[in-house]
Amino acid sequence: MTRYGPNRPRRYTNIANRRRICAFKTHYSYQEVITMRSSRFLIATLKETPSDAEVISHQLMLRAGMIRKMASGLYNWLPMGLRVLRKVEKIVREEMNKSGAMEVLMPVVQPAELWEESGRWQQYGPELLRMNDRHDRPFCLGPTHEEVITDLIRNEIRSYKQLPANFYQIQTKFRDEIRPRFGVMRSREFIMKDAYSFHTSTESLQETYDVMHATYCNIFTRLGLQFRPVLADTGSIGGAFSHEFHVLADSGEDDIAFSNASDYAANIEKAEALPPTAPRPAAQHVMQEVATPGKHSIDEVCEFLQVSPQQTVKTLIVLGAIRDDKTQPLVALVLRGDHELNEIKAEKLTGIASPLTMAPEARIKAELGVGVGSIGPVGLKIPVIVDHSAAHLADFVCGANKDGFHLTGVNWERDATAPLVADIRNVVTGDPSPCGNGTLEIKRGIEVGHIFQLGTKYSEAMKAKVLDVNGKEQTMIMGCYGIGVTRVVASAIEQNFDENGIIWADSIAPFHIAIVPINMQKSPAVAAKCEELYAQLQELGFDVLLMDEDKARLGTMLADTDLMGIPHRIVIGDRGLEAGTIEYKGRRDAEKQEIAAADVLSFLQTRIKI
RNA sequence: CGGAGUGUAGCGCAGCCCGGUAGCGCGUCUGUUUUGGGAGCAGAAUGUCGGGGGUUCGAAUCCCUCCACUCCGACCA
Repeated sequence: MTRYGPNRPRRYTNIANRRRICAFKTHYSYQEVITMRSSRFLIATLKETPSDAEVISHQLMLRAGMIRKMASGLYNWLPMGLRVLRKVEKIVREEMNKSGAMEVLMPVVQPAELWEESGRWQQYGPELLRMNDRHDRPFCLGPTHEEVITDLIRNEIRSYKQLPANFYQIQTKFRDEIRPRFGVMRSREFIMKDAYSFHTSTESLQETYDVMHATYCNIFTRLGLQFRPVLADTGSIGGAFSHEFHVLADSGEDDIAFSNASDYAANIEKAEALPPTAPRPAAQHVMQEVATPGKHSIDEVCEFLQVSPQQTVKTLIVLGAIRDDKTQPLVALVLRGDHELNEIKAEKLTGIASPLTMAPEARIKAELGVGVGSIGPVGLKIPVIVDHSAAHLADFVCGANKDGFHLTGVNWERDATAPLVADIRNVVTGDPSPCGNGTLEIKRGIEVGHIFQLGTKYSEAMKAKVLDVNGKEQTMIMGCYGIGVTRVVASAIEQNFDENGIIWADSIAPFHIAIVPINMQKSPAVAAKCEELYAQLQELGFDVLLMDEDKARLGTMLADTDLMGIPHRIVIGDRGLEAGTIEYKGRRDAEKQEIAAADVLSFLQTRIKI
């Protein structure tokens, strides 16, 4: 029978290894002797890339033996991966504690009642995984914890004197994503640090928000990430401010607009497109109808008429807001041909249905008498909203509202009315920055953090109140602050890898140092030096991986330590020992270097920033 | 949700069209030689060919069905 726990008998399958341990390490604890040896630690590296991994972080996490897939969007974390995950958590925890937040732990499974109270049981779609317990009572797997924390705090905090207060947890969340992908980057189960603050004034909320902003900057800096806080859309919740923290990487799923002359950065959903400042050019041409048989898309029409997309407009038909009589009118949105509609901006306009919905083609045909591809603003009988840059055009091309025909030389006012002009497009590279300085550039980002001011959405719905100075009840004001811990691990890889594998920052590396022996089995001198350094470096507080497998070959060990991203590597062989040197190579270094054996410890101490 | 595709050894794949008792590379295990950048040789283990049903003397292969996974789309004027 197997016993578990610290006294569990250990079977040594590797006799040579056992002999070495006995010979060199008898006075160290079992833990120290065993755990950080490649002969005892699960090094689950793969030479070939599993076929279903698309992005680099996913491929490398599988190949480095960090994670394994269980099911779609569900992953096992192997020892190597978990060491990284725990280090990320540790940094997050330390910085959150430093900020004055208090750690709590809330359940993964949450009662439906709370979600009904906040109204989200109905609102939340199929992303919320719902289930019933044995008494047939409804529950869900928590995708987030606003309801639970609000419930907890309304019962615990009664007085303004206890506020402000900020509570956080590092906990597993579940969101039943439509399409999990990119490994732990977009998985269904993931670990998140979420924090919720409670206040009696918006000033106090703003204070904590600012503290969290600074805390997040500290966290991502310590994690060794290149990141940017960016202004974000506050979503349906509203509220004054919202910042997302993005790690910049080509594989990111969000577009971020940056000013090239200031630190302005905003999610493209949010980035404002400023109206052109110059006056609109004067009309020079008369409006003409031209046949454009079979030409529907902007590209086709431009090619056919030999004009640039900037000189055309496209007309999108969307559903308007539902009117009192329950009907939903059509609304036309007019954009310059080379621009894209920004749905977030459009659905915020009055008279537009939210969420934004494209009109079904059948309705367009029936009500406008024309198919998509030939629609234009001239003579349209439905409300028209024109983007600033489309409104700024003169002598442009558009659909003629007649199948197979377009109009050229069209001008606003003279030929078509533009009663409503608004910002409804995505910004593009080169647009003036909304901050007033410089022009915009667009880069891809991975959202790893989000802070925002919730206000009273949950506290009001769930009656979370305290007594104020005057003894009157006041609804608490809330903020919430999230970091995708598992996603941070993946995004660190997206930003730091080369053709040989991962490159960890010292702060989150699974091991700081790999000791790679050459011919340890045959050379007592090499074995002795490795064991000595292994013990000394551990003593100094480093996490050291000793590559002590019997049959391991040098090439394999070096390839593995590179793949796993261990930032510092020392190679010990007879040749070097005779010369009194030890080979060192930083994972990012182009060349290895020989260090005097006597200086190795101090060299590594100055070199490694834990 | 719509469309496409894939399920064969731990991983990467072939075999399927044209039915006849399942193979390659890597990995794993044993032995041996080797050892300064993913070793050589000799041997070995490992598969309900995604599940179920059908056709057939015989099914990885043909048919039906279910399941899982992956990709693409949800901007078209």
